[in-house]
Amino acid sequence: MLRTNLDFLSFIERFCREIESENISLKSFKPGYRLIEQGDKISNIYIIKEGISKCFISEENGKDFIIEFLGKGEVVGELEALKKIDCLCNVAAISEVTAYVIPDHVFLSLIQKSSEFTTILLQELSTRIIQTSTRASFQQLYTVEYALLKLLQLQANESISLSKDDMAAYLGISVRSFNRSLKQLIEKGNQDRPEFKNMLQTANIKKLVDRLK
Amino acid sequence: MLRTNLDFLSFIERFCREIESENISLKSFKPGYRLIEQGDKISNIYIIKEGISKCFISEENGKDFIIEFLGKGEVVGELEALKKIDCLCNVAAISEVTAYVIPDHVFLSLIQKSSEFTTILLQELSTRIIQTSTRASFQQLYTVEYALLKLLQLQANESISLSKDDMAAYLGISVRSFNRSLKQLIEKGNQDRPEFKNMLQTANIKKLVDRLK
DNA sequence: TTCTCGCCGAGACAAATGTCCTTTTTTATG
DNA sequence: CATAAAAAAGGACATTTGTCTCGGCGAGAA
Repeated sequence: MLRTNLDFLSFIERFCREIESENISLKSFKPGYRLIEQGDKISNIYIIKEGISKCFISEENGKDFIIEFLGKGEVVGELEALKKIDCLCNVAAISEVTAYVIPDHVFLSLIQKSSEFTTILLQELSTRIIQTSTRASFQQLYTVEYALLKLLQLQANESISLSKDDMAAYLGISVRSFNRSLKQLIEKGNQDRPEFKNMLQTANIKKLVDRLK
Repeated sequence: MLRTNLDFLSFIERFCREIESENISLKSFKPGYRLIEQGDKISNIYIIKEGISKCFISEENGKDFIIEFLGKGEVVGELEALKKIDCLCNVAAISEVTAYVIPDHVFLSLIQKSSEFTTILLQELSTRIIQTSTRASFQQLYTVEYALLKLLQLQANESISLSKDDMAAYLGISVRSFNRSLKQLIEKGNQDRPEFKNMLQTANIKKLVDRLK
């Protein structure tokens, strides 16, 4: 859910040290700032060095769907560079974010020149397909309650905690539904539903739930 | 929705002609046959030469979710080869399917040796991410009715017609809901809802709807 | 022709979800 | 500390969706 790719990051950091010029820069963004706006044309790709951002689609009916949360080493804008298309998602910083800004021609030439880089990129794209497909299936076919439980576990594992709005947008539901499901989950945890109780007893998840009240 | 990739197909056909040996074979599969079973280990990738198949995840609660329909030039098993993992989807032939069967080591060495091939593969993976993400967002945030309408349009464009079961599995809903939504759509088409009427008047879509009664 | 089996569609009901609006809580400010 | 303003939570209702079930219809066998 919070994707990271340390291979990518270390490759790029090495590359930057070697080839100083090449107009690669490191920029910082305040929480909430939109690195990328859906529909824009861009000519850079970004690789996150620090912080967490969210990648989300805004539909015409006014609703947002969060595709993924991006952490260290995740790349953004590469699909647009590869396929020469306008941005299909928004990307916004959640925490303070610093990222390498790389002109797309540098990115594309890296693919040509470095098979190591290409390998890392192929791995990254594969991972995305797997995660996106798996999640789409899970969220379509299971109840919100299960999806929410899974989302809490993921956050506990990654030691992050998202806002309610973001969680609802990730689950593709309204905040109202989110609140309802959360309440039900807590009730079931206090009763003796084994599936729920065990998971909700975990210290990390308890903390998360407490914060949400 | 029905993905195809003619670049991929023509590359592979050329490659087969050049390097006869290499134990690449061409196999045929009857409708319904499962080329790939979720959870299996495989050591081949498949490239579809003819016919249509469906790629779907079977969840533990017994429900299926169709990730995509695959036509000419689509590749299957490449994620498993790239990431050395067990199969994450089932793939089943819908019509009679013929496909090139390529040992994964041949596939992997092609990536090393041919930058043309790698480019095609990068394009393919990018397309998948885009389509999967876009669809997940759309299906989560719009009503089933809209998703169904879109699905009918897609089928009309591609000149294919799917079974009700498959359409429901693609939309991630029960057949009961599918029937209900279809009925409502038809009613709205007969009344004067401009958004629906116009689309449902298209000859191709009419045919599809008629077939579904 | 008639009977049976199996499939498909739809009714009835329960559960889940969204929307709208009121109530409660939090935050900011004098 | 008091009060107003803003944000979050939750109730009520309508709509959507899933499950279970029954009844109709057609294909095939006697």
